[in-house]
Amino acid sequence: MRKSDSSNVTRKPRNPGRPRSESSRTSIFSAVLKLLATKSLRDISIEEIAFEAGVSKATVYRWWSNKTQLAIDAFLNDISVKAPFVVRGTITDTIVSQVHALADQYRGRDGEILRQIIAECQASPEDMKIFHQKFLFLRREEAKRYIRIARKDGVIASKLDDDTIIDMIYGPIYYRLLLRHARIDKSFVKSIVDHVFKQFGPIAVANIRPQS
Amino acid sequence: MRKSDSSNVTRKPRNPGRPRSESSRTSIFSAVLKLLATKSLRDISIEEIAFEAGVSKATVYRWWSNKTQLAIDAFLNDISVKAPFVVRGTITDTIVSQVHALADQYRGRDGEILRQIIAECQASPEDMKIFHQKFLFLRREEAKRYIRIARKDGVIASKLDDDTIIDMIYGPIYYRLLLRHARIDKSFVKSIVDHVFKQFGPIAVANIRPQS
Amino acid sequence: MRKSDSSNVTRKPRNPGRPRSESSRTSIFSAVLKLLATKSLRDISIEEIAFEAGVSKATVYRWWSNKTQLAIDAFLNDISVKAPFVVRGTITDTIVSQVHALADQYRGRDGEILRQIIAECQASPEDMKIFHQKFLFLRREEAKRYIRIARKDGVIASKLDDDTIIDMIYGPIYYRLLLRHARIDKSFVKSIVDHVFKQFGPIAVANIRPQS
Amino acid sequence: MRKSDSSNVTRKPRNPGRPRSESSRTSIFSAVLKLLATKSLRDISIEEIAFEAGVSKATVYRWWSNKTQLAIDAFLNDISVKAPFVVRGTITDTIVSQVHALADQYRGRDGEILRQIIAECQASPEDMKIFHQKFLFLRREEAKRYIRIARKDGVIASKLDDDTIIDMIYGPIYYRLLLRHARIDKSFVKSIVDHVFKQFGPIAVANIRPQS
DNA sequence: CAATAATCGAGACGGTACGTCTTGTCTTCAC
DNA sequence: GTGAAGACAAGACGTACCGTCTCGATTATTG
Repeated sequence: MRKSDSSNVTRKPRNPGRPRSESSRTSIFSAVLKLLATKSLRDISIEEIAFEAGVSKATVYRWWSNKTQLAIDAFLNDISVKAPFVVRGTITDTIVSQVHALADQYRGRDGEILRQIIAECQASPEDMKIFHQKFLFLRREEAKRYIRIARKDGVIASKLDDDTIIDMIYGPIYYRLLLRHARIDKSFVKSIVDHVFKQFGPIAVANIRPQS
Repeated sequence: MRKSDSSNVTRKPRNPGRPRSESSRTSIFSAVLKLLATKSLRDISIEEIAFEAGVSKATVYRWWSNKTQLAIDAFLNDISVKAPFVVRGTITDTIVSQVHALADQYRGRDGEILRQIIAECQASPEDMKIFHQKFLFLRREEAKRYIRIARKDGVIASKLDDDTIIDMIYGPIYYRLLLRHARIDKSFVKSIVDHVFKQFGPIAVANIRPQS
Repeated sequence: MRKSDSSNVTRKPRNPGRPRSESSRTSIFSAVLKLLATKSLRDISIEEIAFEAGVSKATVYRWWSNKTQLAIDAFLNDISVKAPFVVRGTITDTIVSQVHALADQYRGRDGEILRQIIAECQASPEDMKIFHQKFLFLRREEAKRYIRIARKDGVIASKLDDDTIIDMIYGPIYYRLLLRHARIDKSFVKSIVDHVFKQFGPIAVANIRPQS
Repeated sequence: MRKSDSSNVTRKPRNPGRPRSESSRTSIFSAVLKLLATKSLRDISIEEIAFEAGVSKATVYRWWSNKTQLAIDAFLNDISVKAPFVVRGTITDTIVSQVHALADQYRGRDGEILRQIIAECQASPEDMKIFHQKFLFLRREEAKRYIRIARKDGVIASKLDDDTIIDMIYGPIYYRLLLRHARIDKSFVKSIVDHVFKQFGPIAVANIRPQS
């Protein structure tokens, strides 16, 4: 067998040298999440993460430029969308159930981590931008797709732009997540979504769950 | 009135020892605000504040247990309510104009500072509690008074509790303040308050129908 | 009556104003000595002394310019010469018994304090000078008087100057006091004084204790 | 010999990680000695040493637990025995010339440094112990070797133990070094050693008589 | 007896240094 | 080339004392 054969068609052009350790990557993520269970992101040091992960500090720095970006990746790697839009029943049902699922998620550990990440991003526009790109905008884009479906279905007759509608729904939830003045309980979430959907056009009010 | 009387009445119970320097207090506040104009609260060190204020580090630590609590006091000392509830026109007018004034304020320097303070509070429940007591709850209580007036006037017929109504109004604004995905512009604020007030109360409900 | 009369011979010219508190003075001395029983002079702060004495820091600073000078005064106020030259037996007896008494004293608490004071004086020529004037030179002068008597009595025939003879006797004791490589026990002191007095002239050797 | 063999034999067990910087070590020593030329060890701060050496404070603390131990090492690194025992002439000549060389050394900068180190050691038994081990005991052991030779040669017939003899010789010198009441001049040193050596041994004793 | 004056306590103040901690980089050897 | 180990420069942390100061209260002498 010749050399050219061994590097077959589908093989991507493998870099020379020792390949990146996958176990390092995952143990770093585990370490971050484990430490986040005990203290704030701000109070966690990279040294601590490296020690907890059994990895050298340089390895952490080679792959992430700071603690916030590492936390974002660890968070994304872990959650894999616990609050998806599930198409079942009316479009209103789909959206409402997603908002409730999101609230459930944010009441727990994931809300805590998200709170920490958003806090850290306040000190760095660059990190905030990365948070937008890797998390917030993707979620909002997905939400917008369903908002547009709702418009098409006549459930939303309002001329408000998608961003404003999304902020009306999720804004109060994030407000409570970050200000912590009250719990994000089910009745609160129900009040928010009821209020938003009742408002948007008479059809919406009339047809809120006509199919069921 | 005899001397003994007046001394009883007017004498304030002066503490022993050198009195606290008022000029230190104000120059520390000025220093914090000046530095907050150039960088995040997180990136400001107490050493820097002390130097900028021409004060020793110990003096800062004597009066504030950490940077966040100092920032809260500096902020409160400075703002003295730029977005008051002004009673003019209907109760709806009063509330709506306050929300707009608040949004105006948060678009500028005060929003930036508030963002920084809220971020820092995420790392410390104790600091968050102080923020609640010194700022958030006072503002919310004031808002509740006007919400109650609106209820009495029949403008709000909804059975939603005061906290939820407040979060519907201010939540989206704080959401944009903290997540920074979009500006808190006038049209956004108008959309929010219109939406909230159209919904509540019989008149609002009645007025929706004509569109259909 | 003239002024000179009114301020009579024994009356000292009393200053106006509140007189210095004698109780403060003594309680400061007590505090210093008490603290010196637990830690080194270097590790004692003036704040601690003031607190322990129930006195304000300013009172300490008003009367002593630094900790070392205060310690010197506290030490002198306390010891009142525990190792005097007692004239009994021959002049050699007098000197030898004083050296032994001094060694006894230095083995204990007083040696510890003296060690601390001498150490602190190494950092300040001014303090060292005060130590010389208030302690060392007075003691050495007294010793010299007895050395001179010994010379006159023919016990010391050597032409060595008084200072050198004193340093031969006390040097090894202070050496052990300060370097702490060995105890200043009785046999060591005996060896030193025997050695010194045997040396000085045949009379000395012959008459070391002829009277007894 | 094969490669694997040579690597076994000559390989020193190299520690992992970045090796200690030799240039930091020497520049720290230089900084200490330079600063000691201008002020007392007590008045030198570790911050100052680090700055002068162009090194971070943490690097100093990594290798020395305090200023005193650092000063001891800097001193030892620098002096490399300026007052050795040189075997020439009689054993008495050897010892006497060493004592004079030591006095010469102590009259200058080295005496000043030693004074500072001994002073600092008074506040810390641990530091004093290190001073004993790294400096004092080594020097005294060496001196004892020559004392023993002197005994064997009959120059010292006295039954006094080695430590006492050493303290008789060096004690007065250290006494003047530390109390600073008089200079350690050549005539003083000569008086001390003459006195000690005249005393010991039968010849010395015999030679005293003629004077009478 | 009032005025004057020094002392006292309490404790705030501007400073300085402490010894620790974390950051992000660098240097070495091992794989 | 990647990784572990760990030294390094930089610099902030929060604490502890320094020596000074600013108060009001106290305690003496002087007028």
